[in-house]
Amino acid sequence: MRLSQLFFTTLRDDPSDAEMPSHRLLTRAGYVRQLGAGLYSLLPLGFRVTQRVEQVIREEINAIGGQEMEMPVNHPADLWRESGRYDAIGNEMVRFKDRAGRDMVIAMTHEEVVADLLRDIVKSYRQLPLIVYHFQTKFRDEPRSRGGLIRVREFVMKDSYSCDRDEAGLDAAYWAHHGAYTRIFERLGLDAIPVSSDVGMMGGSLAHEFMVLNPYGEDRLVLCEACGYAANQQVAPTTAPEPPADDELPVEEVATPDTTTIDALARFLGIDASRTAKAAFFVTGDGRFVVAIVRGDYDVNETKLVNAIKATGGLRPAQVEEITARGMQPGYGSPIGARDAVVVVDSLAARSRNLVAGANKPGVHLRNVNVPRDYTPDVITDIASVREGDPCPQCGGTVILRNGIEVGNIFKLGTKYTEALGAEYLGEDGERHPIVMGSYGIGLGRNVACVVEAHHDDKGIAWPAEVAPYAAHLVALGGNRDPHVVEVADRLHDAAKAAGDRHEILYDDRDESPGVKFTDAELLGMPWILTVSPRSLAAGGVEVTNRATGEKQVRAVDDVEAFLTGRVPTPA
RNA sequence: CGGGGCGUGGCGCAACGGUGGCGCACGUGCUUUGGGAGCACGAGGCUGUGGGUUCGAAUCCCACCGCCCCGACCA
Repeated sequence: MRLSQLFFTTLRDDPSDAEMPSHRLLTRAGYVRQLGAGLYSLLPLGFRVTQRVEQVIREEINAIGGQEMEMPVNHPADLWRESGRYDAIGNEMVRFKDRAGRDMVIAMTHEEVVADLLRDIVKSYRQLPLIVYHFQTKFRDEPRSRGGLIRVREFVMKDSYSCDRDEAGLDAAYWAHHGAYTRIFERLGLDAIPVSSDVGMMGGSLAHEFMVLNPYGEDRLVLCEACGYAANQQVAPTTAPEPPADDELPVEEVATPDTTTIDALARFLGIDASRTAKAAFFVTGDGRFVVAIVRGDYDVNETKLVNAIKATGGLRPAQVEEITARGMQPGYGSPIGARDAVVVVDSLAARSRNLVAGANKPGVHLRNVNVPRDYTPDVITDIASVREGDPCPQCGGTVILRNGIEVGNIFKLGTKYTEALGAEYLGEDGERHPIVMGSYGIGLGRNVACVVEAHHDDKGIAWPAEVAPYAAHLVALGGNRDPHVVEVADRLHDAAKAAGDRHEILYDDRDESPGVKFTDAELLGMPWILTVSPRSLAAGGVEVTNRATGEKQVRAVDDVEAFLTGRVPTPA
């Protein structure tokens, strides 16, 4: 591809609204352009990278038996009513009516369509197992997109679906995907860590997210360097040391003016935060009022809380009036004297003796509050978030917390969708059984951005060869003084092109100064930069630079051509 | 949806009550050609939209729209 013809432009200055390196560089180098919040155009270079990523995924999913297909973006709403998600999902799903007035949705994912196809097509156990997948546009009207391509509203996702006779089949398909994902991310040059994760609104029994560590990541990960334990903080169990088994002392009021936070309270009383009980107030999507109690040195983990009380529709923070209406006082709250509230107490807080808790009166706390002597929990379970430095739940070592970006996920769905839609098969036993499903996603654009996050320097991008949009970047200098330069450059460009799409190179044939050409080559990030000039020819051929390492050497034109056409693996 | 910030040629910025400028990019010509070259000439803007204050608004006020960041949310 001749650079003089390519639909792109590079920018000298960083776009003012880009913070992440991937966003900055992909925009500056002419790979993407933003259309609106969470909406990006892929320019030809960006599209080629995405196709490379797509091809890696395709090869690995095919290798575990996946069959590629394509399902629609727009669905009849009735299908989503059958699964119950039409009402369960909030306004991140776009709904509209078609010209006939039929309710429609823009798909966020495709479990319903797959289940609908299964009930139509699969009749017998002989037709299972199956893995089907597609690359398809999703639209999710995120309340807030961010980080360039990291969190967008419209994106292409590889979503695959395993369809099995039973739990054992699902287990095999699940771990087959786990292996395929491991190979995919390795080929993309990403250090992705599988972490156990919440199943969220997908439902199901087991889920992993593949995470790459990144300071801009939206997820908090609990990691143990000693044993390799890795989990999303949303689900990582807390394992604090057992609190002392002190005798229960009598409750007493203590005046604590202006201590509406745990910090202020602990400082005022001169005690450690672990000697206090923290109350948080929520309302569930199904209208229940919840008081959550954790020890003062921990935070409430909303995911665990949602799961503990099966809060359909999630949680929102309670308003002040909702709290006081139930006999509690924000800032000085506890379940003592609470009415019409579901009381959920963290197991560690429940085991800790003689905590300081709110008295539900402004400026007053209670010493020596104990569960269940002083109030009755509805649920006692783990609802606290693991902190950095806590013991590892697996080996007892010390965990660290890091931010991560989710580059892929795998879910055991079970029969949630097939039962709802009646997707059954006739078994060997002559009985009808629901088909057992799994669902597995990888977002393309986010992976492209993560590759840049992992492979760049202060000059620009340095693509791994597997995903580079072009195999090399040919810089021709002094062509107007020396026709031999043009002759050699043209020959290399044509030979690479003739060797096939994977071998094609970018050829900077523009009438630009050497500085501009080198700077752009480093910004664009092809794995090899080939310089042809009177000087390089005098030195014996073509200067070959490894973009990632900066190593340079001059190679004979024939050697370079052998590399570009795939006859030898590397130019060096 | 709450909090904060910002909307001025393609990009980055200035002008902060008195007829909108700079750098880069862009076009033409000449010179230049191994690290974002030089000179000359030139093109490009209802200052996001609407209202208000004022003799006069890019500038002050109000509303709306858009974008970014933090939080809420996140299959």
